[in-house]
Amino acid sequence: MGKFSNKISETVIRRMPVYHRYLTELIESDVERVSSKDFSAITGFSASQIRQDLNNFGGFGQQGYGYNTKQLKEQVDKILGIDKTYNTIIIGAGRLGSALARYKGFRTSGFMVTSLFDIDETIKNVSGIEVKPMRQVRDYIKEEKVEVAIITVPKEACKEVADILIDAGIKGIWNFSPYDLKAPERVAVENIRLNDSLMTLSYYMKEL
Amino acid sequence: MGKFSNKISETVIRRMPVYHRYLTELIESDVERVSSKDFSAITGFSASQIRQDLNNFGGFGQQGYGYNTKQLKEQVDKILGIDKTYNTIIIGAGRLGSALARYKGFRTSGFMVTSLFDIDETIKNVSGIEVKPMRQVRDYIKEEKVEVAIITVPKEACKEVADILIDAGIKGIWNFSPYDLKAPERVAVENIRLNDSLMTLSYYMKEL
DNA sequence: TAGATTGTTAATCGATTAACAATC
DNA sequence: TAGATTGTTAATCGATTAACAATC
Repeated sequence: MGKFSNKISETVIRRMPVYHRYLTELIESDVERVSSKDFSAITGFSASQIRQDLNNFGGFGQQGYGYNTKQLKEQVDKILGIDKTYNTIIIGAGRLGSALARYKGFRTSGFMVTSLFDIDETIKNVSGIEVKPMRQVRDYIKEEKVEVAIITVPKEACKEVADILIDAGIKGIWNFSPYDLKAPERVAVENIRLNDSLMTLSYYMKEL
Repeated sequence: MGKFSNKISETVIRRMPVYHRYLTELIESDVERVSSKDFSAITGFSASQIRQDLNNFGGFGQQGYGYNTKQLKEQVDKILGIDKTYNTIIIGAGRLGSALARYKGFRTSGFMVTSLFDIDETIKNVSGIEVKPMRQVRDYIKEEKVEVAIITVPKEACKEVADILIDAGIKGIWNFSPYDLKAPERVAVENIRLNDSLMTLSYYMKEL
């Protein structure tokens, strides 16, 4: 973590991917430098906040100049750890699982989906991707050094599946089951709660 | 909004679906009442926070007793507006779009997917669901009184599609394109940023 | 009634914004 | 150099926690 290794708050971390996204756009538009003021207009975060966020990780800017977009993006990539590649598997070969298996966008974040697993051994492949039986997942994780698992099983199965994965040594879980998976110490978990998001949408529609 | 109509902060609103979820579980397990202390242990939010959150909307509890789970869930449903039904369409008949079209879980939040649209008119249906041509979306929204649109088109098309939908009178957008859709005054927008979530996962994996 | 637990106010904590000296 | 803009500290704002009187 370099010289600034005090714990960074989650609110700061969740803004980093946004910085990443807009920096990518700026670079694609051949913009070489950006001031916190300009970046504020783009991202919607205050200039002060942007400077403070970035300074949690180091002094990436230059007085009188601003930030070099390419250099800053490299730093953000490094902070987020997406300069690395993660072997990734998907558990649950249902519709969502197979849709995610086919999605190429995750590769830009370094997540390489190498295999799909399902409890139903009669499913041999979905839209061209081989599906392996769940009973092989443990050995596969160990042999192929799989670090990340995407869970798209029904909520009843989520906990059980997660326990198997964690026991097999998985490091990160991206959970789409509508079940609040608690992260044990040595595993990172991101719960995607689509239903919660819909309910929030519903609330704000009422408020219009 | 009844007697408490001061603006509620988003952090409070985003906890409401969690209350909803755990209340549903309690009711399914035939638990009739729950104190803020017990509910704290279940949800992970502090008892104080739970009481304060709920009191933004009214006094739903009873001193010395706690909260009646069924009654409280009814109130939460009403607050979130999921006691109503929303006519919903999906724009983009790709893998994610069709996976979402088939998912039944959204119906419990009141979102009824009635149709799927795509710019590619050669796609007549995906996994049994009819796909309508995009040029018909405007009339369809008006005639069928569609209130919600789920966007699963490539990010380049997102803004253009959203403009058409908003112009046709849509009230809420659930956006899966990796594009930050800004909500105009009269439309509610939820941006689902899957890539951002993956990057956050990547960060926390590094931190283990 | 006595015990339990809410509703609500006050105290604390953390995050955001404002300000400005340092410096490119 | 003069102007611009960062890095960083101080001030403000908002959210969480603690405390307790009200009351079932």
